[in-house]
Amino acid sequence: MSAIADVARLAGVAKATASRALSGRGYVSTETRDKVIAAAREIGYVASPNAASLVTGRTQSVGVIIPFISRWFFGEVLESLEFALLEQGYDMTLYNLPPASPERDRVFEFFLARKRFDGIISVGVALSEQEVDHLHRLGRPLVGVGGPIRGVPTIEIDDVAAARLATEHLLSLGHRDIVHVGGSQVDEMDFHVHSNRLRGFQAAMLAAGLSVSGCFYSAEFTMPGGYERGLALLGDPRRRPTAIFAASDEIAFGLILAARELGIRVPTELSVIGIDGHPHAEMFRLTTLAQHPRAQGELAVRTLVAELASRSGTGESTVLPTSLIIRSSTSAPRVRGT
Amino acid sequence: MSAIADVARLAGVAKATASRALSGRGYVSTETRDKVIAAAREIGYVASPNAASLVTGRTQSVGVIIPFISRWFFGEVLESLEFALLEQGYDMTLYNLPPASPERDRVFEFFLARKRFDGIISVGVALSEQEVDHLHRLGRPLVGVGGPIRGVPTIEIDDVAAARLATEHLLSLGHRDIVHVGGSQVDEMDFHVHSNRLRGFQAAMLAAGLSVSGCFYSAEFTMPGGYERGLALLGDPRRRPTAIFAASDEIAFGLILAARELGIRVPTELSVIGIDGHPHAEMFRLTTLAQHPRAQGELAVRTLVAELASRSGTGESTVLPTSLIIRSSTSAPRVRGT
DNA sequence: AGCTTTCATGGAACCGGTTCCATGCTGGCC
DNA sequence: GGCCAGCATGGAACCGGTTCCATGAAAGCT
Repeated sequence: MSAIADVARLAGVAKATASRALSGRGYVSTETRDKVIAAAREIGYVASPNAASLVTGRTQSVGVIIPFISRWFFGEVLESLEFALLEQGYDMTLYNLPPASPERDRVFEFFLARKRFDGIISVGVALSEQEVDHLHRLGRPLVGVGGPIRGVPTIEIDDVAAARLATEHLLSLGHRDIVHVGGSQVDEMDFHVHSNRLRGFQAAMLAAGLSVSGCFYSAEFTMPGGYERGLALLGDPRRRPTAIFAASDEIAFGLILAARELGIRVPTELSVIGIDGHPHAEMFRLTTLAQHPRAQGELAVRTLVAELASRSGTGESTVLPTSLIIRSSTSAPRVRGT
Repeated sequence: MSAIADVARLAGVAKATASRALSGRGYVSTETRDKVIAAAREIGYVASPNAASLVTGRTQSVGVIIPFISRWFFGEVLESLEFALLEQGYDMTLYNLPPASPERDRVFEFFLARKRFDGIISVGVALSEQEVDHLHRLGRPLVGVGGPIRGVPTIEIDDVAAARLATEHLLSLGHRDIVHVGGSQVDEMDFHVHSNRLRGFQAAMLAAGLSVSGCFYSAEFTMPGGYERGLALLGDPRRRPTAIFAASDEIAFGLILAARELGIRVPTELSVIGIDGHPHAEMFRLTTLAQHPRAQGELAVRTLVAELASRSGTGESTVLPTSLIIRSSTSAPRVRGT
């Protein structure tokens, strides 16, 4: 509708002056600035970001790649990213790229290649060297959330340490017969979270002098996934462990429900610990190792904005802390025979 | 990096010809087209959408407003929107606007007002007449999902009918003492889903000659919300109904867990029905009235694309069907005394 | 007083595409 | 053979901003 030329005409100044007045860059007298702003308001002028980005190269828009939207961790990260970006004046364009998505190449080569974004945030999608190079050639900063990407600042938790901590909690309560239920390597998400959590579990067990053979069971990373696995695993009393370390809270919820259904009391007969800090954990009284996805999202935005400002790429990766929240899904194992 | 002028030079043609060859509009000989395409590929040319939209007015990008990301219904709609838009070659820019968000005005007046979107999809956010006018003045088509917006094509289910159907299912099993647990009007989402589902419930009850006074209890629209309400409601055996109609599956899950915890057998002593068709319903064996959020998202995109193509605004609102999925959380009430 | 900064503003080029218009060529038709 | 339609292409204007450069006035310095 109305262009900056109209504003300039109405205010009786040149386009250049109007542009300076509205953007705040360059010299403009207070008087002129007020006149221009008044004129802009009068005709309801809104700047076209397209025209501006054409010449500045800045789009005030960030692309976000994420494999899931409805899983808790990703939903939380997404909400915090959106909020933080909006606050900084950036639009967020979303690409949902499930593992092994056929759209993946198209998104990278077509959608992300266009100069539409000032930067890109990849949540839980590990990028190949080729993809990183591709994006770097565009000169756009890149920030990862959820795991390391070669040469790219990322925000993550230490999955190995978190898993070890969770396992050590069970060990410290006196459990010896512990099982880990986590994601399979086959449908591993990009960032090795599954195998890292498994490694942390094994490290803790081995350090306690325990064997880890036969102590891992895979499950889908959801509540029904944990439930299914729980029914199968806990159904046979002779093979039943005294404690389970679940790779996610949602799996843990499913396990707890399966235990209840089988008449196994938690924590008396079975302790369960998860990783996440899911808001439903309170309701299930689940002991969990909380990570803080919203903090990860906010930090990712801060990191990206800093890269954008400095153009120096000094960005370091950051490992955020986790916190053990003890509720009543874990306790010392029942003494045999009681 | 490389502009269309470079492609044209390399191919030995004019910019205009290169543009026609790459966009497929206007006359170009097959020979020339191949030459241009080869040149473009050689230097890795990717068109700048900014430059193109500056002159065409088309941005190939759609803005989506949504109040929640992590609630099931919204997550599903979002995923289907993203997928369908990508397929049509559109980017999706996301604005997360919780009820009573302080950012709301800013999003409408600043972010959406810029000519950055070809169209806007509003999911579960009812727009005021003023906001609709504001967006219409931009000449951008608008599609709603989840409830009617004046003068705007929307995709929705009939919440009143769905609630009535769910209630009638309980009535047909022989229940007379039925309670509705739903969202409160106070934190009503924009589209009157809460009050519509309550109205449908009341209509069914009244049609069966039953009183509705004292038959409604509010809960947060989440599993813990249903759980809390369930503990309070079912704790007193004398006030306990024989069946509950929950306004969402997540509330229903919470109710079922509360019942289990109180030793109330479902469905023998208590029938529960929900609305949604949540994937976890299978695990809880929940009878539910399924709506199909992905279908709603896909249809919203089809509607928007049609509006975009015709510019005629013929778009009609569509009411999508729901389907009753009977599982084993509902049965005839136990005969008194057994 | 004369010279250099600093401030304020306007004119024009430019970002990278699309599209209008003009031109020239070829071929079908009467 | 002459005319018109259809095809193919190039030149130039244009979309709506930003920014470089030039100009000039006011203020600071010696």
